[in-house]
Amino acid sequence: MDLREQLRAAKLKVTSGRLSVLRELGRAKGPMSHAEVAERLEGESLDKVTVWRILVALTEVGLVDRSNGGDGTWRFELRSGSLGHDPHPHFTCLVCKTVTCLPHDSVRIPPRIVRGVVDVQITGRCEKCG
Amino acid sequence: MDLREQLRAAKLKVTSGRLSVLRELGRAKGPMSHAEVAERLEGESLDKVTVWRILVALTEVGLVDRSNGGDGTWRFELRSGSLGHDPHPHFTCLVCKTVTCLPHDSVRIPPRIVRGVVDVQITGRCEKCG
DNA sequence: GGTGTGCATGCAATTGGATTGCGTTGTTTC
DNA sequence: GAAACAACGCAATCCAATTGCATGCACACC
Ligand SMILES: [Mn+2]
Ligand SMILES: [Mn+2]
Ligand SMILES: [Zn+2]
Ligand SMILES: [Zn+2]
Repeated sequence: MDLREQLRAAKLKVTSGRLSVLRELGRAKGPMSHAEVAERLEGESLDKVTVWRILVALTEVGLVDRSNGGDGTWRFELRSGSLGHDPHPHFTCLVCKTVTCLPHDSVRIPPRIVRGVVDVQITGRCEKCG
Repeated sequence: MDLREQLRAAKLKVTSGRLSVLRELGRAKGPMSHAEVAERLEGESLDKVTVWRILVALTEVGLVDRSNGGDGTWRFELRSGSLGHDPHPHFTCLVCKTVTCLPHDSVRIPPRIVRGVVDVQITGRCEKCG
């Protein structure tokens, strides 16, 4: 299923802006902040606010995952589909600000304690900044 | 060790503002946002910005833990000492915004993957909001 | 118990990410 | 093609977090 079909399946209109954002997220190896996405799309005469609204809209229909790193900014990444990943934990280094995707089963949470987990976010220092 | 001694041991001057903030955090059952702390201290003619700087100062010397809930605001709670707790994971319900402290060992992270963990933050839906 | 030094505070102003309002543009449906 | 309505551009706003600076207070030293 290509990007246009995914948008149509989500009942979102197919626009050049949405396709650009989806393509950009597809290239990323980890979650991107709104600022990062907007910066890479500077050449496309796409307003920053529009990029934000696109990211929110894609999140609401489930095409994108939004997570909150320890630094207080939202980060977005493609979900499911050919290019995307399924939800998984993230690790943010407080020193170098690097965000790392962790394997889905790298964090174990006893189901008795928490139900309906949406996001797992770990902060600390990476090996380089140890 | 009472609050004054803890401040002195941390090489911070003992002020009425810092004592108030520490006392307020001691009463809390979970991490409090800056806004919550400031609101409860309204009667004490203590400036909001000062409350913020106190929270940051206490965090820097290790008397307080600062964590970032899934909603993008910082939350603070007493660390160690008689009234405080040791660092532990937190669960934030995205619907009712409730923050729950989890037992220290409720989340297991294989040490090979991540070093120097500072904070573990889980977001989702609590049992009530299931 | 006074006094000086430097940290702490109050207040005003600023930052920066997130959010909204509204008129215009563009996509989809018929 | 035209009508209906979602998406967009642009300006403005919100609010937690942050900073600057003049004043006030804690505490070490006398
Ligand atoms: Mn990821
Ligand atoms: Mn806690
Ligand atoms: Zn690092
Ligand atoms: Zn809830």
